[in-house]
Amino acid sequence: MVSTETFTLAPTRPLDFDLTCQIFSSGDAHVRAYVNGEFNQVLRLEGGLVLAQVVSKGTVEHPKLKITLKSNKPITSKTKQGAQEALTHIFNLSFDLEAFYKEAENDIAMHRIVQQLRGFKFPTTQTAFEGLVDAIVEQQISIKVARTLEERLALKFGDKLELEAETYHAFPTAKNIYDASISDIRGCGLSERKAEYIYNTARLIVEGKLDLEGMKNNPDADSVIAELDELKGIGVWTAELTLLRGMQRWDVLPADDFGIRRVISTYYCGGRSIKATEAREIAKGWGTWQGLAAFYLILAEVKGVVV
DNA sequence: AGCCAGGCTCTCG
DNA sequence: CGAGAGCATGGC
Repeated sequence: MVSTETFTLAPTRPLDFDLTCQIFSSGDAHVRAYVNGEFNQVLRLEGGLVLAQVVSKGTVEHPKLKITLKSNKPITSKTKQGAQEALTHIFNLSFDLEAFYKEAENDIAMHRIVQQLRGFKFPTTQTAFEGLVDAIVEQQISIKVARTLEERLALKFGDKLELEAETYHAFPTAKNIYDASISDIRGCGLSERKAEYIYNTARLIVEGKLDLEGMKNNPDADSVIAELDELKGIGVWTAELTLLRGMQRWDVLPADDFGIRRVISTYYCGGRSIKATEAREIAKGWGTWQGLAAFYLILAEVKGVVV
């Protein structure tokens, strides 16, 4: 028996939901996907697992999202509220882009780009742990390969939600990983090293020695980065990506990132190869939204935006 | 077919 | 210290 609950969210404007969901467009439908304007993902809430389906019913300037929750248990008002909070977090719905856009007015290239990508919000992972695991998986290999591996982790270790003859998978919790083994992770196609890093991080969390979620509340990004950098397998790049995507810290710029340096150069330095210090210098013009701005550049390149 | 992708650690000189 | 090897997979 499937119980269903439907409601509407009114995000802070502007929001281009379609642009925001681009990165999920080739995702596995049983993990997380954006197909025909509909976003699907299992949420882990206090009341258990719930499938959330999100469709845009508004416009960029008057955004409105229609949410459908499905579960094989009754959906309580508490579950509904939890889903609302989770989706607000994932899509940064209460974040106001206008302050960033105002800052961008001082930067000719960025100003042109934000005008053409108006309403784009880079999605956040539901948990900081997911953000960290993703970042470790993405070390060195291409995004495409990384996505495949991440989906395999979810399919193999994530808790299942059986609905209407389909099986959906939540992203694994630290406990899910801890209950598995390094060789199980290795079996998803990750290197022995990365499997170790992920397993050991999960173990620290389960043992209460690492409070990733708590780090979200630390206003000092640099100290969080330094703390994560201490962990084996996690360098500055991995830490920065974790903050940016897993902790809603859009001020963080992964200046060592090859792709980010390349795209900064494309729009600011005529394509010649630049160093991290140079990238940081250019990024100063983006205020406290340096990481978000970098994602705008990446999307701009994909979309072929010319400045 | 090989090279390389949103790195990191370990080893060696 | 700095440089270099090795790692996993899949797309080009």
